[in-house]
Amino acid sequence: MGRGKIAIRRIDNSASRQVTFSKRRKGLIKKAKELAILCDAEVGLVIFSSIIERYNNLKEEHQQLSNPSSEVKFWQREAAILKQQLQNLQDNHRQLMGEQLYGLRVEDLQNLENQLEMSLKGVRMKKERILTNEIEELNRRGNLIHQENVELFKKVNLIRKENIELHKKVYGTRDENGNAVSSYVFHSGEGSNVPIHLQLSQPERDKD
Amino acid sequence: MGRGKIAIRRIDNSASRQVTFSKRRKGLIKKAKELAILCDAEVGLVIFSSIIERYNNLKEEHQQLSNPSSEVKFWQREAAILKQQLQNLQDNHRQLMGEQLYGLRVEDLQNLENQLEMSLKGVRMKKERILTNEIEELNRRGNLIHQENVELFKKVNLIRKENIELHKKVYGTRDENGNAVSSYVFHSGEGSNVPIHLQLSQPERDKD
DNA sequence: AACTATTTATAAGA
DNA sequence: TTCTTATAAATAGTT
Repeated sequence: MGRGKIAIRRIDNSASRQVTFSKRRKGLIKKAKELAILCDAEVGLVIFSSIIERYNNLKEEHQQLSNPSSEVKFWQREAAILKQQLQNLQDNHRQLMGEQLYGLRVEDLQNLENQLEMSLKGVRMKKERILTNEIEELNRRGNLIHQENVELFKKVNLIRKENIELHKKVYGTRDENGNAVSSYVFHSGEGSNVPIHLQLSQPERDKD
Repeated sequence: MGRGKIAIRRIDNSASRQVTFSKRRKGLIKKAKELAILCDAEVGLVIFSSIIERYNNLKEEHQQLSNPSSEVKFWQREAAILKQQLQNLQDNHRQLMGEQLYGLRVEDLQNLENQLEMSLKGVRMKKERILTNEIEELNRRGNLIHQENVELFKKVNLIRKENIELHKKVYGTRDENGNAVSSYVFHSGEGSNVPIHLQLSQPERDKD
């Protein structure tokens, strides 16, 4: 519906994607409200435009300027927009959950509660998956460093042993202060090939 | 957009409200999907049609039949529909929260988590408000019964006192077994006009 | 569930 | 961003 027909696929041009987003969001909100009023239904609508998208837009637009204060301004504006969106979402949810549920009983509310808890679990899982990945990456690096350390320890001990043998030949089994000399000074890591595991408590993974 | 223009207000006729609901819901979902694809945005849509509404429709349609098995069938169908809606909602949420959030970082996910927690709080508050109301009603009734009891106790004590006075006149200050007789037997409730308060722990009420 | 006369949404341009 | 307008799409009433 417009001057021409368009195919429903991601609009490549960033600017017109933004324009279309604004127009269609407005339309969608209007239709959602109409449906709610006309049919006495409860309609919740959540629309996110990508933060990254808007940030990239700004960078594209201002890449020649590269003014450091413009970046600050971007984030300030972004924070304000997010705050507003959060407010809208909260209002939305409050309306959906708090005010328009006159007909529902404790039982129905319990269902909603369970549902929201599941969503929350989903978000937490996603978050924990990211954290777990980061931790695994750290583990990988940690293990590499650990392997390096093991090799270094071996070398150090080898040199120590050689020194002790040398010492014995010169002084016997006691050093110059009369103390007993033990041959393995560094034990940590040596002998055990089990990699260290820098892992936080595992996230719950529920089946559903 | 149709044969005639309509005003955006609740459609009185139940049947055409139902038809319009179906048509417009379909349209809204289509537009939401288009927006999501065209503008690479995340769009979540939740549409509830009222359970009560559909139940009343059934009752209106079948009021002459009043077949008890049709009511059973209604609730069975209702359960199936609810199950489906729940599934849709979960899919919706899973898509919104789990799959389409590639670009978001732990920080953004934390925001979503906070948001969902607030929604959850809202639902719980609503639930607890209902429970609180029920408890208050019970309190009201309890207080009435308590008042009745207080009055009854007074009467019983009055009669006791009279009996004791009578007893003294006949036997002195000791009863027939030689025990001391005290004049106020029932103390509970007497004298204190503070109503009893059968209240569960108060729900949290956060400011936001 | 289809049909179609209209209204409404919106793509492109200014 | 906002307005304009030609045109596509949605849908109200009808069959």
